[in-house]
Amino acid sequence: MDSKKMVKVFKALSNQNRLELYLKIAEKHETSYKTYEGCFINDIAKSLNIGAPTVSHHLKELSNAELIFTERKGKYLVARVNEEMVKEVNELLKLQHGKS
Amino acid sequence: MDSKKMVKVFKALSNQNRLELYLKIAEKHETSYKTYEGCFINDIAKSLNIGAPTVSHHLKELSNAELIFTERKGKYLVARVNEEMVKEVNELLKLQHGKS
DNA sequence: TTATCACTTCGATAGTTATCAAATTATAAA
DNA sequence: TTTATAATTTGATAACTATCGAAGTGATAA
Repeated sequence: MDSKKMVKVFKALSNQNRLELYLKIAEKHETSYKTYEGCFINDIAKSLNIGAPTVSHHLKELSNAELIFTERKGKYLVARVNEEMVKEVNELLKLQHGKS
Repeated sequence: MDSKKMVKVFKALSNQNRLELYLKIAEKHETSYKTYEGCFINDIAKSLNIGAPTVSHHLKELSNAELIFTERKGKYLVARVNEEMVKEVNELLKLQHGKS
C-alpha cells in the first residue's frame, strides 16, 4: 500500500463538486457496465453549478489520482472508473478484525 | 448518504500526516479490539515528524469528521475508530455491479 | 508545592486550491 | 469555409490549511 497515492485519492474526493462529479461518473459507470459505453462528461457537467474550466480542472484531479480514465470520443469526453483503484481504497479502509 | 459528511471524511484523510495518524489509530484499534483499550496518542505522535500542536489539530479534524472518538485518560489521550463511519465510506465507494 | 509531562489554544505565515473570465484548441455541423 | 459546441489552458484572486513557536491548561510525580 502506497499511502502517498492514497492521499492523492482522498484529496481528489475531498471537494464537494469533485466528489459529486466522481459519484455521477461511477453511477453511470454502473448502469452502462455491460456495454462499456462510459460516461459523457458533457451531460454531467450541466448538472453541477460550476463552469467548464472548473469541471476540466476537477477531471484532471480525478484522472491524476487514477480514480478515473478519460478518453475523447469526437467532440465529447468520456470517463470510466478505475475499478482497481477503488478496490485499493476499500482495502485500505476496511477494518480487519471481522476477517477470518 | 450525506455527501457533505463524506467530503469532510475525505478531507480528513487527504493529508499525509493525518492519514498516517488515522491508520496508526486504526491499526492499534485492531490489535486491541478484544480489550477495547483504545490507542494512546502519545505513542503515535512521536513517530510522526510534526509538532504537538499539529498533532492536536489533526486529531480535531479526524474527530470532526467523526472518523474517530477521543477520550482523556488521566494525562493521556486515547482514540478509537468510529467503525460506523468507516463502514459508510466503504459503502459509498463500493461499486455495485458485482452485487446480486 | 513545585516540576514535569501531555495536550490545547492562539496568532502568524507560507503554501495550496477552487473558481472564474478570457482566450485557445478540437471536433462536428451547416 | 464559416459557425457552433465541447473542452482546455492561462492568469488572477479569494479562501483555506498545514505547520510552527509561544503561551496556557490539566494531570501526575517528586
